Amino acid sequence: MSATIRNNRELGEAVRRTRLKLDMRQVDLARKASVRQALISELENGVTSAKLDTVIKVLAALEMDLSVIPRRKAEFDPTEY
Amino acid sequence: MSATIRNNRELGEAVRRTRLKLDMRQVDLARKASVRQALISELENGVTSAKLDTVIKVLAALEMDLSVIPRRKAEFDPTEY
DNA sequence: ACATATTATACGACAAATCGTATAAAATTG
DNA sequence: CAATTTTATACGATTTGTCGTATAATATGT
Repeated sequence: MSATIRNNRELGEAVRRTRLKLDMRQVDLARKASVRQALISELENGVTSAKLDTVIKVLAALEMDLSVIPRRKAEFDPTEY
Repeated sequence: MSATIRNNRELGEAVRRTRLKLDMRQVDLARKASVRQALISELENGVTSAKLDTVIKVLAALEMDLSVIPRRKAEFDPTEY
């Protein structure tokens, strides 16, 4: 699976979804990525715009990669309305 | 085309490559993304770990998206050695 | 309902990104 | 080569991310 990321909220959703799929708690992910549990919470809730370094560390701990791709039209997202 | 991003340098390379392909100067990209020309320079040279917000803004100005994908093995990169 | 586990929030301290602006350095063009 | 354009670097000021730590709030399980 893959997900396009256009804002902090979308990154948060992807992180949480993947973490839960891996049956991890925030503290597990935090330890694996060498950050605080509080940071994972903030990230998942999109209350911060993390540094690229941090995003990459967290995704790596989830066995995920960041990728740059040609832009595609946004899917319709009912929660935006 | 697409590129996996595992550090600031790789992001910088992708940005510069795409910008040149679009025949833009740093100042053009900067204006379109509402950042300083100096920031584009720093970004492209990987001398900073930009915030996710900033990365997304710059990529959007290049008609590119950020995406989260399942991890793939790293390609062999001779410049790493 | 209660105990426990998990997540969210708070605080000050410190580090780092971004800004505006200016200029140095390098590349391009004529 | 000289003039011009483009990119890289510098500076202080401001904003923001991250830390450690603690605790509040919420969810889970018995």
